[in-house]
Amino acid sequence: MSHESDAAAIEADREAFRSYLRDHNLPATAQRLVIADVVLGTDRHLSAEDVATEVKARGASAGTATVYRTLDVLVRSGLVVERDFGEGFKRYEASRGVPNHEHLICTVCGRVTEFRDERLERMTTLLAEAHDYSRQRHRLVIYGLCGDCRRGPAR
Amino acid sequence: MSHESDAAAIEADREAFRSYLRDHNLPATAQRLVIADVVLGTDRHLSAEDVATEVKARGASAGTATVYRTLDVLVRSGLVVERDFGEGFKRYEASRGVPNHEHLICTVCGRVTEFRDERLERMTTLLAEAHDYSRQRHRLVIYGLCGDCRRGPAR
DNA sequence: CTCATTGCAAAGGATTTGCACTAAT
DNA sequence: ATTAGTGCAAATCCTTTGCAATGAG
Repeated sequence: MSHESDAAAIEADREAFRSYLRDHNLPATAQRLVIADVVLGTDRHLSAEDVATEVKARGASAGTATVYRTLDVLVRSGLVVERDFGEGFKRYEASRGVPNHEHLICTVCGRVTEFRDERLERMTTLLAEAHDYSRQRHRLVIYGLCGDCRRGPAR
Repeated sequence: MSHESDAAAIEADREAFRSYLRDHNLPATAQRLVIADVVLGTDRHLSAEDVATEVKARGASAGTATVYRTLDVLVRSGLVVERDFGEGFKRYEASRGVPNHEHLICTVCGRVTEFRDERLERMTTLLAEAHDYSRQRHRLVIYGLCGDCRRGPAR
Protein backbone atom coordinates (compact mmCIF):
# COMPACT_ATOMS: atom_id res chain seq x y z
CA MET A 1 0.00 0.00 0.00
CA SER A 2 1.26 3.43 -0.91
CA HIS A 3 0.70 6.55 1.07
CA GLU A 4 -1.50 8.03 -1.63
CA SER A 5 -5.24 7.72 -1.56
CA ASP A 6 -6.56 5.36 -4.18
CA ALA A 7 -6.75 6.56 -7.73
CA ALA A 8 -10.53 6.53 -7.77
CA ALA A 9 -10.78 8.97 -4.89
CA ILE A 10 -8.26 11.28 -6.49
CA GLU A 11 -10.02 11.17 -9.82
CA ALA A 12 -13.33 11.91 -8.09
CA ASP A 13 -11.82 14.98 -6.45
CA ARG A 14 -10.45 16.24 -9.73
CA GLU A 15 -13.82 15.89 -11.36
CA ALA A 16 -15.47 17.56 -8.37
CA PHE A 17 -13.17 20.52 -8.79
CA ARG A 18 -14.03 20.86 -12.46
CA SER A 19 -17.70 20.77 -11.53
CA TYR A 20 -17.12 23.38 -8.87
CA LEU A 21 -15.47 25.68 -11.38
CA ARG A 22 -18.27 25.12 -13.89
CA ASP A 23 -21.00 25.68 -11.31
CA HIS A 24 -19.42 28.92 -10.22
CA ASN A 25 -18.63 30.21 -13.69
CA LEU A 26 -14.94 30.13 -12.95
CA PRO A 27 -12.68 29.54 -15.94
CA ALA A 28 -10.90 26.20 -15.85
CA THR A 29 -7.44 27.52 -16.62
CA ALA A 30 -4.43 25.31 -17.11
CA GLN A 31 -2.88 26.69 -13.90
CA ARG A 32 -5.92 25.86 -11.82
CA LEU A 33 -6.04 22.34 -13.12
CA VAL A 34 -2.37 21.60 -12.49
CA ILE A 35 -2.44 23.10 -9.01
CA ALA A 36 -5.56 21.12 -8.18
CA ASP A 37 -3.93 17.97 -9.52
CA VAL A 38 -0.92 18.53 -7.33
CA VAL A 39 -2.83 19.15 -4.13
CA LEU A 40 -5.57 16.62 -4.73
CA GLY A 41 -3.12 14.00 -5.99
CA THR A 42 -1.26 13.50 -2.72
CA ASP A 43 -2.04 12.85 0.90
CA ARG A 44 0.80 15.06 2.05
CA HIS A 45 0.34 18.45 3.66
CA LEU A 46 1.92 20.86 1.22
CA SER A 47 3.02 24.43 1.69
CA ALA A 48 2.32 26.97 -1.03
CA GLU A 49 5.97 26.70 -1.97
CA ASP A 50 5.78 22.91 -2.17
CA VAL A 51 2.91 23.30 -4.58
CA ALA A 52 4.77 25.78 -6.77
CA THR A 53 7.80 23.51 -6.85
CA GLU A 54 5.75 20.47 -7.79
CA VAL A 55 3.94 22.41 -10.49
CA LYS A 56 7.28 23.28 -12.08
CA ALA A 57 8.48 19.71 -11.65
CA ARG A 58 5.57 18.71 -13.83
CA GLY A 59 6.77 21.02 -16.56
CA ALA A 60 3.91 23.43 -15.98
CA SER A 61 4.19 26.92 -14.62
CA ALA A 62 2.17 29.15 -12.29
CA GLY A 63 3.10 32.37 -10.56
CA THR A 64 3.15 32.58 -6.79
CA ALA A 65 0.07 34.76 -6.69
CA THR A 66 -1.81 32.25 -8.80
CA VAL A 67 -0.80 29.41 -6.53
CA TYR A 68 -2.18 31.25 -3.52
CA ARG A 69 -5.31 32.33 -5.35
CA THR A 70 -5.99 28.82 -6.57
CA LEU A 71 -5.38 27.29 -3.15
CA ASP A 72 -7.98 29.72 -1.94
CA VAL A 73 -10.47 28.49 -4.53
CA LEU A 74 -9.73 24.90 -3.57
CA VAL A 75 -10.33 25.68 0.09
CA ARG A 76 -13.61 27.42 -0.73
CA SER A 77 -14.66 24.42 -2.80
CA GLY A 78 -14.26 22.29 0.31
CA LEU A 79 -11.92 19.88 -1.43
CA VAL A 80 -8.88 21.19 0.39
CA VAL A 81 -8.28 22.17 3.99
CA GLU A 82 -5.87 24.81 5.21
CA ARG A 83 -3.69 23.80 8.15
CA ASP A 84 -1.47 25.82 10.44
CA PHE A 85 1.02 23.78 12.43
CA GLY A 86 2.68 26.86 13.83
CA GLU A 87 5.59 26.72 11.40
CA GLY A 88 5.14 30.28 10.22
CA PHE A 89 3.33 29.32 7.03
CA LYS A 90 0.26 27.34 6.06
CA ARG A 91 -0.11 23.91 4.62
CA TYR A 92 -2.83 22.55 2.37
CA GLU A 93 -4.28 19.09 2.43
CA ALA A 94 -6.90 17.30 0.32
CA SER A 95 -9.89 16.93 2.61
CA ARG A 96 -11.24 13.74 0.97
CA GLY A 97 -14.57 14.46 2.53
CA VAL A 98 -13.26 13.60 5.96
CA PRO A 99 -15.07 15.94 8.37
CA ASN A 100 -12.36 16.20 10.99
CA HIS A 101 -9.21 14.39 11.82
CA GLU A 102 -6.29 14.83 14.16
CA HIS A 103 -2.58 15.00 13.54
CA LEU A 104 0.36 13.27 15.14
CA ILE A 105 3.63 14.98 14.32
CA CYS A 106 7.06 13.49 14.92
CA THR A 107 9.27 16.08 16.55
CA VAL A 108 12.36 14.54 15.02
CA CYS A 109 11.57 13.73 11.40
CA GLY A 110 8.45 15.84 10.94
CA ARG A 111 6.40 12.89 9.75
CA VAL A 112 2.67 13.52 9.95
CA THR A 113 0.16 10.79 10.73
CA GLU A 114 -3.56 11.35 10.69
CA PHE A 115 -6.27 9.60 12.60
CA ARG A 116 -9.84 9.98 13.60
CA ASP A 117 -11.43 9.23 16.91
CA GLU A 118 -15.09 9.46 17.77
CA ARG A 119 -14.58 9.57 21.50
CA LEU A 120 -12.38 12.58 21.11
CA GLU A 121 -15.09 14.25 19.08
CA ARG A 122 -17.61 13.66 21.82
CA MET A 123 -15.21 14.62 24.54
CA THR A 124 -14.48 18.03 23.02
CA THR A 125 -18.19 18.70 22.76
CA LEU A 126 -18.63 17.89 26.42
CA LEU A 127 -15.58 19.90 27.45
CA ALA A 128 -16.91 22.92 25.57
CA GLU A 129 -20.31 22.59 27.19
CA ALA A 130 -18.76 22.29 30.61
CA HIS A 131 -17.35 25.78 30.10
CA ASP A 132 -20.50 27.26 28.57
CA TYR A 133 -19.32 27.15 24.97
CA SER A 134 -21.07 25.42 22.11
CA ARG A 135 -18.48 23.53 20.13
CA GLN A 136 -18.11 24.22 16.43
CA ARG A 137 -14.84 22.49 15.66
CA HIS A 138 -11.55 21.65 17.25
CA ARG A 139 -7.97 21.04 16.39
CA LEU A 140 -5.73 18.56 18.13
CA VAL A 141 -2.07 18.03 17.37
CA ILE A 142 -0.06 15.52 19.33
CA TYR A 143 3.71 15.94 19.18
CA GLY A 144 5.92 12.97 19.89
CA LEU A 145 8.41 10.50 18.47
CA CYS A 146 7.33 8.22 15.67
CA GLY A 147 8.29 4.58 15.93
CA ASP A 148 11.21 4.87 13.51
CA CYS A 149 12.78 7.81 15.32
CA ARG A 150 12.25 6.22 18.71
CA ARG A 151 13.96 3.02 17.63
CA GLY A 152 16.92 5.05 16.51
CA PRO A 153 18.57 5.93 13.21
CA ALA A 154 20.29 2.56 13.02
CA ARG A 155 18.09 0.76 10.63
CA MET B 1 -12.70 37.51 41.72
CA SER B 2 -10.81 39.18 38.92
CA HIS B 3 -9.41 37.48 35.91
CA GLU B 4 -5.86 38.10 37.05
CA SER B 5 -3.88 35.53 38.95
CA ASP B 6 -3.41 36.45 42.57
CA ALA B 7 -0.81 39.04 43.42
CA ALA B 8 1.43 36.54 45.18
CA ALA B 9 1.79 34.38 42.08
CA ILE B 10 2.56 37.39 39.94
CA GLU B 11 5.12 38.70 42.37
CA ALA B 12 6.74 35.27 42.52
CA ASP B 13 7.03 35.22 38.73
CA ARG B 14 8.61 38.66 38.71
CA GLU B 15 11.17 37.59 41.26
CA ALA B 16 11.81 34.39 39.34
CA PHE B 17 12.56 36.42 36.23
CA ARG B 18 15.04 38.60 38.10
CA SER B 19 16.72 35.46 39.39
CA TYR B 20 16.80 34.02 35.91
CA LEU B 21 18.51 37.13 34.61
CA ARG B 22 21.00 37.11 37.46
CA ASP B 23 21.77 33.41 37.08
CA HIS B 24 22.42 33.86 33.40
CA ASN B 25 24.45 37.05 33.72
CA LEU B 26 21.87 38.94 31.72
CA PRO B 27 21.56 42.63 32.55
CA ALA B 28 18.29 43.56 34.20
CA THR B 29 17.45 46.51 31.99
CA ALA B 30 14.46 48.75 32.55
CA GLN B 31 12.90 47.48 29.31
CA ARG B 32 13.18 43.85 30.31
CA LEU B 33 11.58 44.51 33.65
CA VAL B 34 8.63 46.44 32.26
CA ILE B 35 8.00 43.90 29.53
CA ALA B 36 8.17 41.08 32.05
CA ASP B 37 5.79 42.96 34.34
CA VAL B 38 3.32 43.37 31.51
CA VAL B 39 3.33 39.75 30.40
CA LEU B 40 3.59 38.20 33.84
CA GLY B 41 1.05 40.61 35.30
CA THR B 42 -1.94 39.40 33.31
CA ASP B 43 -3.63 36.14 32.45
CA ARG B 44 -4.41 37.31 28.95
CA HIS B 45 -2.70 36.03 25.83
CA LEU B 46 -0.91 39.06 24.45
CA SER B 47 0.53 39.65 21.01
CA ALA B 48 3.90 41.38 20.69
CA GLU B 49 2.00 44.48 19.69
CA ASP B 50 -0.26 44.26 22.75
CA VAL B 51 2.85 44.16 24.89
CA ALA B 52 4.40 47.19 23.19
CA THR B 53 1.16 49.12 23.60
CA GLU B 54 0.84 48.26 27.25
CA VAL B 55 4.46 49.19 27.88
CA LYS B 56 3.80 52.65 26.47
CA ALA B 57 0.58 52.91 28.43
CA ARG B 58 2.69 52.53 31.53
CA GLY B 59 4.77 55.49 30.52
CA ALA B 60 7.77 53.33 29.68
CA SER B 61 9.22 52.71 26.27
CA ALA B 62 10.74 49.79 24.39
CA GLY B 63 11.44 49.34 20.70
CA THR B 64 9.76 46.58 18.75
CA ALA B 65 12.96 44.59 18.45
CA THR B 66 13.47 44.75 22.19
CA VAL B 67 9.95 43.54 22.82
CA TYR B 68 10.53 40.49 20.64
CA ARG B 69 13.97 39.86 22.10
CA THR B 70 12.66 40.08 25.65
CA LEU B 71 9.68 37.86 24.93
CA ASP B 72 12.22 35.36 23.70
CA VAL B 73 14.13 35.56 26.98
CA LEU B 74 10.89 35.11 28.90
CA VAL B 75 10.03 32.03 26.88
CA ARG B 76 13.47 30.56 27.43
CA SER B 77 13.12 31.22 31.14
CA GLY B 78 10.04 29.03 31.10
CA LEU B 79 7.90 31.74 32.70
CA VAL B 80 6.09 32.49 29.49
CA VAL B 81 4.67 30.27 26.79
CA GLU B 82 4.37 31.13 23.12
CA ARG B 83 1.02 30.33 21.50
CA ASP B 84 -0.05 30.22 17.89
CA PHE B 85 -3.79 30.26 17.35
CA GLY B 86 -3.43 30.57 13.61
CA GLU B 87 -4.10 34.29 13.56
CA GLY B 88 -0.96 35.09 11.63
CA PHE B 89 0.98 36.21 14.67
CA LYS B 90 1.98 34.74 18.01
CA ARG B 91 0.66 35.34 21.47
CA TYR B 92 2.46 35.12 24.79
CA GLU B 93 1.03 33.89 28.04
CA ALA B 94 2.42 33.60 31.58
CA SER B 95 2.85 29.88 32.11
CA ARG B 96 2.35 30.00 35.92
CA GLY B 97 3.98 26.63 36.16
CA VAL B 98 0.95 24.96 34.64
CA PRO B 99 2.31 22.01 32.63
CA ASN B 100 -0.36 21.89 29.95
CA HIS B 101 -3.77 23.32 29.42
CA GLU B 102 -6.23 23.58 26.61
CA HIS B 103 -7.93 26.55 25.00
CA LEU B 104 -11.51 27.29 24.10
CA ILE B 105 -11.82 30.17 21.68
CA CYS B 106 -15.03 31.99 20.83
CA THR B 107 -15.29 32.38 17.08
CA VAL B 108 -17.34 35.54 17.48
CA CYS B 109 -15.71 37.65 20.19
CA GLY B 110 -12.32 35.96 20.36
CA ARG B 111 -12.60 35.33 24.07
CA VAL B 112 -10.18 32.69 25.32
CA THR B 113 -10.98 30.29 28.14
CA GLU B 114 -8.49 27.83 29.53
CA PHE B 115 -9.05 24.52 31.18
CA ARG B 116 -7.22 21.39 32.12
CA ASP B 117 -8.43 17.83 31.83
CA GLU B 118 -6.67 14.73 33.00
CA ARG B 119 -8.68 12.35 30.89
CA LEU B 120 -7.67 14.25 27.80
CA GLU B 121 -4.05 13.97 28.85
CA ARG B 122 -4.36 10.22 29.17
CA MET B 123 -6.35 9.89 26.01
CA THR B 124 -3.73 11.63 23.90
CA THR B 125 -1.07 9.34 25.29
CA LEU B 126 -3.13 6.32 24.32
CA LEU B 127 -3.96 7.71 20.91
CA ALA B 128 -0.29 8.33 20.22
CA GLU B 129 0.62 4.82 21.30
CA ALA B 130 -2.08 3.35 19.13
CA HIS B 131 -0.27 4.83 16.14
CA ASP B 132 3.23 3.88 17.30
CA TYR B 133 4.21 7.31 18.55
CA SER B 134 5.38 8.17 22.03
CA ARG B 135 3.59 11.31 23.12
CA GLN B 136 5.63 14.29 24.23
CA ARG B 137 3.00 17.01 24.35
CA HIS B 138 -0.17 18.02 22.61
CA ARG B 139 -2.17 21.06 21.78
CA LEU B 140 -5.94 21.21 21.67
CA VAL B 141 -7.99 24.21 20.69
CA ILE B 142 -11.75 24.03 20.61
CA TYR B 143 -13.51 26.70 18.57
CA GLY B 144 -17.11 27.56 19.35
CA LEU B 145 -19.50 30.17 20.67
CA CYS B 146 -19.10 31.41 24.20
CA GLY B 147 -22.24 31.73 26.31
CA ASP B 148 -22.52 35.48 25.85
CA CYS B 149 -22.25 35.34 22.08
CA ARG B 150 -24.66 32.43 21.87
CA ARG B 151 -27.27 34.26 23.93
CA GLY B 152 -27.02 37.18 21.56
CA PRO B 153 -25.80 40.76 21.60
CA ALA B 154 -28.98 42.03 23.27
CA ARG B 155 -28.29 43.24 26.79
C1' DC C 1 -15.90 39.91 -27.82
C1' DT C 2 -16.08 40.35 -22.70
C1' DC C 3 -14.83 39.53 -18.39
C1' DA C 4 -12.06 36.88 -15.20
C1' DT C 5 -7.36 35.21 -14.62
C1' DT C 6 -2.46 35.57 -14.78
C1' DG C 7 2.12 37.23 -13.74
C1' DC C 8 5.12 40.39 -12.03
C1' DA C 9 6.38 43.44 -9.02
C1' DA C 10 5.12 46.37 -5.33
C1' DA C 11 2.83 46.31 -0.89
C1' DG C 12 1.87 44.26 3.59
C1' DG C 13 2.10 42.36 8.28
C1' DA C 14 4.92 39.92 11.58
C1' DT C 15 9.34 39.08 13.08
C1' DT C 16 14.48 39.31 12.71
C1' DT C 17 18.90 41.36 12.06
C1' DG C 18 22.95 44.76 11.35
C1' DC C 19 25.08 48.27 13.54
C1' DA C 20 26.33 52.52 15.96
C1' DC C 21 25.04 54.04 20.48
C1' DT C 22 23.91 53.47 25.44
C1' DA C 23 23.70 51.35 29.79
C1' DA C 24 24.32 47.54 33.33
C1' DT C 25 27.62 45.41 36.25
C1' DA D 1 36.08 49.60 31.57
C1' DT D 2 33.72 45.62 29.48
C1' DT D 3 30.29 43.40 27.65
C1' DA D 4 25.63 43.04 26.51
C1' DG D 5 21.33 45.52 25.35
C1' DT D 6 18.77 49.04 22.83
C1' DG D 7 16.67 51.52 19.03
C1' DC D 8 16.08 52.27 14.38
C1' DA D 9 15.89 51.09 10.02
C1' DA D 10 16.81 47.73 6.64
C1' DA D 11 15.98 43.02 5.66
C1' DT D 12 13.25 38.51 5.68
C1' DC D 13 9.55 35.50 5.22
C1' DC D 14 4.99 34.42 3.87
C1' DT D 15 1.06 36.15 1.69
C1' DT D 16 -1.78 39.68 -0.68
C1' DT D 17 -2.77 43.19 -4.05
C1' DG D 18 -2.58 46.53 -8.19
C1' DC D 19 -2.58 46.56 -12.86
C1' DA D 20 -1.55 45.72 -17.74
C1' DA D 21 -1.36 41.80 -20.60
C1' DT D 22 -3.65 37.35 -21.62
C1' DG D 23 -6.86 33.63 -22.20
C1' DA D 24 -11.35 31.09 -21.36
C1' DG D 25 -16.11 30.73 -22.67
